[in-house]
Formats: sequence, structure tokens, C-alpha cells
Amino acid sequence: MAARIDSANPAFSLESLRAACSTCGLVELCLPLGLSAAEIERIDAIVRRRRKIRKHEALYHAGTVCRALYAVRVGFFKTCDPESSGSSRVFGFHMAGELLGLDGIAGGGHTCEAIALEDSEVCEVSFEDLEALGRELPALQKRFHQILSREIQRDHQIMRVLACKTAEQRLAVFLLDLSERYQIRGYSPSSFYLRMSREEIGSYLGLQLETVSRLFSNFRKRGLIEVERRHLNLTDLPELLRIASGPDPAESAASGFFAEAGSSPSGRI
Amino acid sequence: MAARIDSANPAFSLESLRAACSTCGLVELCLPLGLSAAEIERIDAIVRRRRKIRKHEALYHAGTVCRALYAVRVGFFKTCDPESSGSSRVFGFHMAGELLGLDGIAGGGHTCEAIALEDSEVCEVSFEDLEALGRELPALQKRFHQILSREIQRDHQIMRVLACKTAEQRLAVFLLDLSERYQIRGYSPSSFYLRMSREEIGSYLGLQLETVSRLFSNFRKRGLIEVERRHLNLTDLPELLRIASGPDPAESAASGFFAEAGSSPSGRI
DNA sequence: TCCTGAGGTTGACCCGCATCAAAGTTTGGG
DNA sequence: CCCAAACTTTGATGCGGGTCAACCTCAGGA
Repeated sequence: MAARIDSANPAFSLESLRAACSTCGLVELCLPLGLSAAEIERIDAIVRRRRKIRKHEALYHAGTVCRALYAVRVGFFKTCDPESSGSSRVFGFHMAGELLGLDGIAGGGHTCEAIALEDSEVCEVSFEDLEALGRELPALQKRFHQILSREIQRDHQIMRVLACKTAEQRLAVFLLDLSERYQIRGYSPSSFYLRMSREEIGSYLGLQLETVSRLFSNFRKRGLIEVERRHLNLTDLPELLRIASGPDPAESAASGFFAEAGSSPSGRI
Repeated sequence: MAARIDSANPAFSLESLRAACSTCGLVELCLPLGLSAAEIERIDAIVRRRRKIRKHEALYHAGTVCRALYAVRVGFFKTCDPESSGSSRVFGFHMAGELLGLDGIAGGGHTCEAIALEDSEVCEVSFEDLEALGRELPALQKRFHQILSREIQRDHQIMRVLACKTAEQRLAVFLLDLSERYQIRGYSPSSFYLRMSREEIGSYLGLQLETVSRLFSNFRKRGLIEVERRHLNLTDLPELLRIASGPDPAESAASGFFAEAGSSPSGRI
């Protein structure tokens, strides 16, 4: 699954087990983006360990006072409210190269939990160490602030969708977002597996699972997608884009969700 | 209006016009929270100027590449999508001591604009300077990260509300949030003026202005509030809390919005 | 192999809120 | 002082999507 990116590594060596960023194919997506080789080696030193998280297991729980960040190396996560009360609200889905745990920085522990949706692997970075190194490497400091700020931007986009868009628009936005993020990582933007259930999609988009299911069927009938269980084929990206940006194609589409998200390869990150 | 807080200052002096944080009554809310007197004096040096923004004027526009942050000193702001298309989506309301412009850090300019809802005043801090000083003062660096992280936490709470709550719950959550933030600033938690229109409230909560108006009337009839145009009196805070946290009082209320927001004086900041 | 439970699809019904409409109220400018 | 525009309230109506329910498929375990 992640072969295409991992193949950028020289090989599966001892080196790649100990060190981290210097030999990682995700260097162009993750924390070290834009840093020099020398700077990246400094980061290697604070990446404590790589943790493997099995499907359905938690990387961290809500309330945990773990003062660390996690970079997804392999796999797929969701962040959500504690599962204690059955249907927990999903805040986001997280792919390789994305940082988890940004909500825990403010103190008082994580406000949500991170669950692996497939067997995954993360790099753990002590937040203390990251701050300390940031004081030495302005480029790292700036990069970290950029990541935090972009998370805020992204949350705003989700708020836009939740507050203003119809169910149909929400699903189109969601599929296009996934598409773009897969493309950035070197995968097909139009054909991929959904790692999450209909219920998790619905929770993320503020919809019921039945509505999500109906919309998939509806999109299929209109020839926009092919869908078989969790395998998905986006067969009409332009039309999906039109749906996502608003019901009225004549509208100048000035400030639609994807007017910004699409103008530059923002994706997550 | 802001007299109660400003009265903490020695006087309206020349000093208070030039310097900033050292003589500011908001020191316990704003960027310098938790820093030593010596550290705060260092911050004074990078607070470039104080800008006055008149009601309805913009502090910054979307797309502006201004690399600065703004701390609200006096007044009240909304952040929203560009007003170009009439009804612009509101992302948040911002009171004294809160930081604006966090979305602009990621580069590519601000993604939204900040409009004053009353005559206001902000302190401008160059983001470059803040990063540089953060490298010297770990406490400042940590405080800044805390602010960014808390903004993310807060956005998650808004997403929770938008995705899961009914109109009635949303308005109750909104009123209680305002109440708490006024209280933190030394004002009455139960009696205050709304600085924003029904339409702006609706935009923020993902509702139509008519729905907001109807809910105000409904709450009035139920004896929860007294409302006269924009003056508001919360006469039954416990019941508002019950409404906000969920329809079922028997529910353990484990992960409701205000289970967290209420347990500690989080407010904004 | 069957059994079981989780996940997915589809239908029927209806409620909450959007939408359209109209009238009252306040504010600010000439 | 008056007028126009902005804001607010309230009513009538309709639809999008929530809710309840039934059935189907698939994966994993005994």
C-alpha cells in the first residue's frame, strides 16, 4: 500500500529502523519540509521511537497527559471523541506525513483520541524536545508554526462545510479532499480504498450513516463514482468539484471551499 | 464599557501609550500570561504599535500577506469570510485579550478577514519578532504554542456543535460561551450587550437569522433569558447549561460540549 | 461448515429548520 | 425632522435529512 513512497528509501536497513527523517520518504510532507539536510539530522536525534499501532487500537486516549506529537509514518488514523458513549464524533482522518496530537499542546492532556483504522506506524517526538530544538533551528520553529496554523485553517474549512453545505455537497467535498491527499502522496487521485466506515464518514460530516449510504448510491447512479463496499472510483472529478463548490455554477465561486483548497496543493500538512 | 479592566492601570498616562504589556490590565489573559515581569518587558519591545479600528472597519482582509498578529486590547471583532458575496460565514467573535491573525502564519496570507463590531484597539506584533523572541524566552514560546493549540481545541468544540447539536442547543452553547468569557474579563456573566446581529450569530452557528430570532423569543417565553434588542440577561443559567449539554438530563453528560468547557475556566485564551 | 455480528443498503415517515413573506422598529444621514 | 436602510420579529409553508425498520452481504470463529 505504501510501497510507492517507501521505495524512495534506499532499502529496509538497520539505519531506517533507528534514524528517522533523514531516510524517510515522507520528508517532503512531514515536519522536516523545507529544512536542510543538516537540520533534518538534528531532528533525527529527537525522534524518540517508532511505535506500531494495530488496527482499532488507540495511539492515545483523551485525557492522557502525554506531551508528545506523533507523525504518521504508515497507515491511517481517525481522531475522535472518546468512544465511551457509542457514537463518537470524528474530527479528522490522518494519513502518512500528517502530525497527530496538536490538541494536547495546550496542556490538560489530549481532548480527543486517535484510533488506527489500519495497522499503522508513527514517529514520536517529545514536545519539549521539539520546542528546545526549535529555539536552535529557526526554520524548524517556523515549520512547526506553519503546521499549527494550517491546522487552524483546515478546521475553518470544515466549519464552513458543516455550517453551510448540504449533505450532497459535504460528501463531494470529502471525497475530493481524500482524492487530493492521496494524489499528493503519489497515489491515484481517482481510485482508492476508504479506510473508514459509512458511520465514521457521517460523523465527520455531521450526517447519519444512512444518508451517507444513500448519497453513495445516488452518486453512483449519476455516474460520478463507482463504489463497491469500500473501494472507490471517482469517475467524474469535474462534476464532483462543481457539486462541492456550490449548487449554482454561474455563481462566481469566489469563496467556496475548494476555491482555496484547490488553488494550491494544500491538502492536509 | 472596558472601564472595569482599564481601571487596573495606574492611570491614562504617556507610558500606557507607548509601552504595552507591562502596564496592560489584560496581562492575565493575553500573550504574556504566566511570564515574569522581566520577560514581559522584552515583549513590550516587539509590540510595534497600537492600532485603532473603527466600528465596521477591517483590521485585515483575506489574502493580505501581513505577517503579524494582533491582540485585542479594547473592543470586539468578528472573523469571517470576505464580505464580497453578501452573507459571509462568521468563524468567531473575539474579545479583549484574544489573539487575531493566527490563520495567517501558515503563509499565503490571511484566509479570512477581521471586522470590528465596535470601536476597537489592537496591539500589533510582528510574527517574525515573536518567533525571534520565542527563541530567547522558552516561556513565551510555550505560551504561544499553547494559544495556537487552544485555538485548535476550540475549533473542535465548534465543529462538535455544528455537526451534532440542534438549533436550540447551539444557541444555548453560544450564550454560555459569551457569558463565561465576559465573566473571565470581570464583567457580569449574566447581563451583557450582544455586539453582533442576529444574522452574524446565525452565520456562526450555522443557522438562519430567523431561527435565531425565534429562539430568542422562545427562550424569553420559557423564562431563560430577558432580551431587548441586543441587551441580554441570562436569568436561568443552570437550565441553559442543561439545554446546551444535551436533551437528556439523565444522560451521564460525559462528553458534552460544556462537560469540558465548564470544568475549567477555559473560555477563549 | 454454519453461525453470528458488524457493516451496508433501501424504504417509509415525519420533524426541524430553511425559505418566503410581511410588518414593525431603530438608526443614521441629509 | 424626515426618510431610507438596516435590523428584528412573526407567520405560513415545504423540503432535506433524521429516525425507525427490514433485509442483505461479508468476515471471522467455533
